[in-house]
Amino acid sequence: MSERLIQSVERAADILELFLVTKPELSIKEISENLNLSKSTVHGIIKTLEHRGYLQQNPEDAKYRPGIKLFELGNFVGKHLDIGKVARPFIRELVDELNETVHLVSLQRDEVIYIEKVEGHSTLTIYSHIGKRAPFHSTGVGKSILAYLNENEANRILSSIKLESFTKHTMTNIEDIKEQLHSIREQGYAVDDEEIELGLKCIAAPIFNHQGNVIASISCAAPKMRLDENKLPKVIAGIKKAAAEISICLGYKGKHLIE
Amino acid sequence: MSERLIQSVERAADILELFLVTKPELSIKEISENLNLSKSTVHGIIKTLEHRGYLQQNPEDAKYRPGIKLFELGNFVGKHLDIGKVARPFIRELVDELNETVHLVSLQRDEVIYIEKVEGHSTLTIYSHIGKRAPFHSTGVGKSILAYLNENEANRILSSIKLESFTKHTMTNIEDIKEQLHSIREQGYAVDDEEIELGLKCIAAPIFNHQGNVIASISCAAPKMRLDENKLPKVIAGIKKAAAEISICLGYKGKHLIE
DNA sequence: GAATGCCATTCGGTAATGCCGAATAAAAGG
DNA sequence: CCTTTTATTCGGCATTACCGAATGGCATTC
Repeated sequence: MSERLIQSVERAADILELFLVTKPELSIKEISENLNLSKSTVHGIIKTLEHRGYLQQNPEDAKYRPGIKLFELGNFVGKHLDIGKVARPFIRELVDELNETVHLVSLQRDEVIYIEKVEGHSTLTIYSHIGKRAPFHSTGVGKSILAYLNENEANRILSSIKLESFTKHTMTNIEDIKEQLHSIREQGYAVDDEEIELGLKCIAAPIFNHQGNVIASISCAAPKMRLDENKLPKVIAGIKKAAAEISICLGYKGKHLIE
Repeated sequence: MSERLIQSVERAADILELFLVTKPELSIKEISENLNLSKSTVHGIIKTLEHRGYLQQNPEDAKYRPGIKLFELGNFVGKHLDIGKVARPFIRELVDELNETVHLVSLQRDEVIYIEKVEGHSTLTIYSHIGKRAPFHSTGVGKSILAYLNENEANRILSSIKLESFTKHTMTNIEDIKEQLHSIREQGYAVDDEEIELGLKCIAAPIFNHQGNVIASISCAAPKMRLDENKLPKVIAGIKKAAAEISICLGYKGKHLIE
């Protein structure tokens, strides 16, 4: 593990990512204080990033914000995400069938990222998540992925994350979560029952690649009261079927398929 | 103009942007040859970018591709683009009314970038453009923006770009284009009549900010044959009206408004 | 299965470069 | 108009990132 990383490139990344966790607009002073760097160092990096379109300065208050080049690159990435291309038609079909919002997430470097969201016609517009991280322990997609990782991986991730509590239903005990992963594997789907937002219930199922590794997940998100004994079975069946079909499209030949 | 830019940050940007103009997956050798850098230099920067999620290595062939962190940042930018937030509802409404695809582009640092696209129900899905650059001389949005820039700016841009020919209808003579900009200003909208793609016709109108500067444009894109003497006037009126409404929302108080 | 070629990766020395602290300029606020 | 705040520039030094060469790993060929 040599890892000869380039300091100034890392610092540029630090600056860009600082916007994600603080505010969409920051001054040089704020950045240098947050990152413990001198103003002149930050200034040099920022001017380089600005010159290239990765940041832009607001002429009103001289503050900086992420720039259009990131938009360009981000959309390029989105367009070339294999999982997105494959899953899109299945998701569309599922939304038409269930008339509820369906999310697609992808497992990327120990993080679950929202890749796509298609809204059902009858839903309220939920705050859009695309590009954001989903917590592992409090979402259907997160749990369905955890459940199908190999146990070492899952344990490593579970012990590395903070089990933040979002509602009174969020599971924050690591042993409880591990136990639930068993039943997820038995059922073939995961449930989030108001664990991240009160009133919101999600049903999620894992997606596997050709090597049989879980790499993504889709979920149906709806107001809890709308998932009654009539609709819930349809949602579960629909999500499981779509996830299996997407997996097969990716070359999966394993046994977690719909019977 | 001192411009003390950080070399390694610029090189990192060079690498990321190389994917946009070549292929979605490149080897270290290809990158170092393209950028005239030693393999070890490229390797150092790439490993840093990979470590931060800006690139990811394909285990199959050891090549690299843009990573998920760019997706995250790009979506963050998209969400905070003021023009997008303001224009979205007007665009939705316009699509419902016309049932044709509507694009929103934004002028950013001498480039016209596709920000949003809403498809009409009856259209074929055109290849998606979000995040990409639109040529100034061969699109309705590009010409409508050029027409309302101040003349120095417009001339500077026109003489700096390559007037690439996409179809037999593409205008490649700079004087012809300048002349057309006059009539665009008189009419209040721009037309692209198969100038970038055969069979495709677009009607575009400019969007102004509170200072009266053109900063964006919306267009309706449809198969040429569908824009007949019946529909064309509706499209023109609709695009002009929506562009004016969006401008007003942005604080515009000027005279390019619909009567 | 040895040998060859190709390419990613590592290493070591060195010159350039990016970093910091201080000075300056510019802008905002009172 | 003066004060305060923050962006920007400058100069010198130590660090760092760059390069060329060597190594390692993988696959293809004979």
